[in-house]
Amino acid sequence: MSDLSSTSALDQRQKRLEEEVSLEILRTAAGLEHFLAEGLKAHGLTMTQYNVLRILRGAGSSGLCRNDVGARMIAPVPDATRLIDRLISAGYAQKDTNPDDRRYTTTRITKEGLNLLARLDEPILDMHRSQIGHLSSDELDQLATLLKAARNQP
Amino acid sequence: MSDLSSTSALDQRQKRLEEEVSLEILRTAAGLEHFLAEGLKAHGLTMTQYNVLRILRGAGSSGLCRNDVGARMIAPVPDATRLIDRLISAGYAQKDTNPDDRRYTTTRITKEGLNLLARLDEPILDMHRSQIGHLSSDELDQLATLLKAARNQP
DNA sequence: TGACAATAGGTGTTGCAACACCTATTATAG
DNA sequence: CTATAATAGGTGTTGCAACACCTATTGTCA
Repeated sequence: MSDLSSTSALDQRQKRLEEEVSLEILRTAAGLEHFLAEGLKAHGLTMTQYNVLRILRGAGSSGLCRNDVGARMIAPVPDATRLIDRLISAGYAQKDTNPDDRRYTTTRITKEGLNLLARLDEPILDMHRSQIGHLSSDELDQLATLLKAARNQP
Repeated sequence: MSDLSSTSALDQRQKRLEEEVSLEILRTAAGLEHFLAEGLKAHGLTMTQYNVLRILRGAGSSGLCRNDVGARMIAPVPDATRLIDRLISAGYAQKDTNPDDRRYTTTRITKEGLNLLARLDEPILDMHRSQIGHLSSDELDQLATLLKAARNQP
């Protein structure tokens, strides 16, 4: 029986390393998320809501249809409808049915939403800094590169 | 006004790098989590439940009290009670009140739970491999080191 | 044109997680 | 020994997310 079909000791070691790195990624992200969520809570926003607002701000005045919002999220969100509805209730977004194709509903960020994001920009940067600001520029660069490579599966 | 009180261009650039890395971490973790959750769902487990079972297996026959389980999780879980109760309902764990101090409830993994984990061990390793197995050993080592450094705040 | 596929959005239900609060048991101080 | 603090666990409620399914609108092809 060759090592192609069995699981060699070397391969086992490699697998454990892969698992360890996966767990490191999950742990680090969990810490970040917890910390950021805590900071956003003071402004009545969840991480998901904040990300949607960032996406809407990025989309500008032309807005986005709901599924496009879901597709651009960090984690694809199946239920963009009610997620956005909550932002609308809070006054941070608005929706309009597209008159050319009435299936589409364009969602835009409101002035209030923009104001809120503007107030949050610096605090958010400070939060990131407080979490990973002790890493050097080189380390940050390496980390970004490696993580991009990790997500870029062949 | 000195650069100590204002925000210099260089510092702004550094802050954006920090934010980018944070987002990379969150994105990568979200992808991993989504993929792992998908695989675990076939066995009726959530990521959180799987992690609890791993922790209980690691604790061995002496078991752990509920708050200790919560403390060892990737993300601290405030509601360990009902989380563990679900595992007990599924037959993967059991709880016993400690006779010496009746405030404590020791939770242990059952034979069924161990069997389930044993069945999952290889598939889980394969899942990790399919996600980040294209990275070299060196890259994995660097990633693990950098992530540990990231979480190790001064 | 008229049936039907395709696409975007909405809704009903369920389960889990977070928060706050409550109960039970033990330790401690007077 | 009793009152009180401290600790572990449990519970009630709320909100969000996931899944499946449904509706409305448009495109396509006989």
